[in-house]
Parts: sequence; C-alpha cells; structure tokens
Amino acid sequence: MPTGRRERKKAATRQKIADTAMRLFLERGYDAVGIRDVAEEADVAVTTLFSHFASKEALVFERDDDFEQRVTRAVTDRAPNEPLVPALRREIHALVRHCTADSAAPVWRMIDASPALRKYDESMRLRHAQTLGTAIAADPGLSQARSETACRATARFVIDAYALAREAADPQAAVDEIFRMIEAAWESV
Amino acid sequence: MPTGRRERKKAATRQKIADTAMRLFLERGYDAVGIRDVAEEADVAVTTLFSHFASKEALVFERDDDFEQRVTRAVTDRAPNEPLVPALRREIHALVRHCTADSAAPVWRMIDASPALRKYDESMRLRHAQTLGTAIAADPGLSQARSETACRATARFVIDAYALAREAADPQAAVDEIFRMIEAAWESV
DNA sequence: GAACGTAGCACTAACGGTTAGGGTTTTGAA
DNA sequence: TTCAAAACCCTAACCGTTAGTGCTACGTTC
Repeated sequence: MPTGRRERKKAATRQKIADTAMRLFLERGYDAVGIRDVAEEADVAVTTLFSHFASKEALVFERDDDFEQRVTRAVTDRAPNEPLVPALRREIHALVRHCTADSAAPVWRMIDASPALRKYDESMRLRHAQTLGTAIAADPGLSQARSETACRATARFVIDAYALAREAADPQAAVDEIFRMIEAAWESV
Repeated sequence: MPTGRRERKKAATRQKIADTAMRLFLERGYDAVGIRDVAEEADVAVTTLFSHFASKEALVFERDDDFEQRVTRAVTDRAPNEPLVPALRREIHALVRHCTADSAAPVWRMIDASPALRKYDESMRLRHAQTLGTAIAADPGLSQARSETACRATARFVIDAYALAREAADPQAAVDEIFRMIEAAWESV
C-alpha cells in the first residue's frame, strides 16, 4: 500500500536536507554551519529537519544503514558451507576500498577534523559490532561450536579491522594482516 | 614547589563538585540533574565547574586516568622477558573484577541507562586502545617482530575484551576465553 | 612584610543543538 | 465529500557549554 505521493515527497524533503547539509558542511566546515543555517538553506523548519534526522551528526552519516546491512549480509547470505572469516574479509575489503576512494576523501577529512563526528562514528561502529555479533551467534552452522562470547568478540575484531585499516598507510594490506590475526583467533576456539 | 594552600583548596573544590555530582546523579538520575543543579548544590559557579571538568559526562568518569595508566603500565612495567599477552590478561582480569564489584553496580547501572554516558565511555576506551597500541608498538622487545598494525590491532582486542567481559554473564570466564583468542592472534603474526 | 603577578573563582549573557507545544496544510482512505 | 493522520511550520524554551570581565586570595619577590 505504500509508494504514494506522500512518501515520495517525504523522501525528497529528506534528501534535500541531507544534500544541502553536506554541501554547506564541505563549503564552510562542519562547525561553522549551524542547524538553523541548514534548515534555512533547505527551506524547511528546524523541527522538520529533526523529524528526519536524529542529530546534526546524523546528517553526515546519512547512509550508515548500508554498512550495517552489508556486513550482516556478508554473514547471513554467504554461500552454504563457506567459512565465516573469509566472507567477512572480502566484505571489509570492499568497504575499506569504498571509503578510502578519492571521492570520499573530503568527507572523511571533515569527519576527522571534528571531535563530535569522530565520536558519532565510533558509537555507530559499536552498534554495527553488536549487530554483527548477534548475526554471527545466530548462524546455525556456528552456534554449536562457538560460544556467544567468542562470536561477539570476533564481531568486534572485524569492526576494529575496518577502523584500523582506514587509518593505515596501506589500508588493503592492513585488512589482510588483521584478518590473519582474526582467522587465528577464530580457529583457536 | 607544590603542596601550597592554593592547590589544596583547588583539589577540595574539585572533589566537592565530583562528590556532589555523583550523589545527585545517583539520587535523581543522570538526565534529571542539570549542570546548574550540581553547581548550585556544590556552591560553585557553573564556569568554575567547567574549569575543573571538561563536560557533564566527565563528572562521572572522574578517575579514568587510572584505567589508561594501569593498562599501559602492564605493558611497560612488566618483568623482563615476560610475554606480553599474559601480562595484559592479568591486568584486565583485575580491572574487570574491580568494575563488576557490587559497590560499583549502581554507577554502572546509571551509565548503562544513559546514552550520553555510554557514548562517552566508548570514546574513552578508544583513547585507551590508542595509548595502549602505542605502548605495545614502542616495546623494544616486540617492535622488531611485529608490525605497528598488529600492535594496534592487539591493543583494540584487549580493550574489546574488557568491554565484552563487563557485559558477560560470567565476566572472569569471558576474559579468559577472549584472551585465548587474543593469544592465538598475537602468536599468528 | 609590602607590593605584585596570577590562579582560582564568580557573574552575566550568550551560543548552538535539541525539544515541547500547538497550529496549518496535504494526502490517502472511507 | 469527509475525515484522520501525516507532514510540516512557528515560537519559545531547555540545557550543556563558553566568552568576557572582574574580584579575591594566594605565592613570590624584593
């Protein structure tokens, strides 16, 4: 019953807010742009802005569901009998490549420059680690052999790999190196 | 040259603020107590409060330096030729025991109930992981054999162990289990 | 021990993110 | 057509935090 005009308009409003915000942030810097500026430029009320986005930082991480869904699906949608860790390694590789691309550089430079955004990024990743941990623990092929603690720890390690690789000089090599460690940890249980 | 009256008075003011804040937070709940309430009850100006504590959350984590110093010292001050991972395991064991003690329960219940405090706790731990990673990488006995990436990853894993153990049903057992994984990861490099 | 520099604190006023309260228009459905 | 709800608007405020300014008590120096 969806796909009505109302939903399209709502999505358009949301997108206009997000686009305007990102443009202003990149033009003038995150801290130099106020919520009222964004609302004004997007031609919406401040309250409307906050009905679409939970916080100022959420304007920057507009598409964070992607990350969560992709990592979780790497576990749940992998081929039958495919081992867990290599599947995760492949996905993290892709995600790191994606966020270290040249086109993403200005955004990440902005994030790194703002403590508030870095903090938000961290707590987002913690959420992702928890979701991933639950997904791993729920896998019927694994849950017999591994404890829930081991599953949650592995999830954290995987998200750590992403975070560390982003900062490393050679991100792809860092992913490989850390995943060798994760593989050893996973096999040790 | 220190130990003057001025320093004692400053420390007393700081302590009074911290004590008052914690009392009010536990009595009425963190979110129900405003900065102005704390300042009023501690009989100081709001600006004075913020000259002692960088934020409202910092009032709760007054002694977070302890954690950072203890974990770092577990690396730097360990006996010559003592292997790294067991030394860290011992320290994390002690820290987990400390923060899962009954006397600490109300505080942690309060922290878990407040998103702002949880977020602060997370970013604190990330700082600790970075410090620990630097300490591990700086160890002359290790830096030849292990890459900096491996050292930083291990540091993250260790902090993860602390965080996960705190939430686990049997914290001490969780520390042991995760450290078996960390040991395997560390030895695999 | 008197004078001086400064650390610590107070006060006011504001800034910026966020929300409550209450109203208006647009939309989908009955 | 009618109606309920969704989306939006506006105003005014709340709350954490900071700038600006000045006062007072302490440590130091001569």
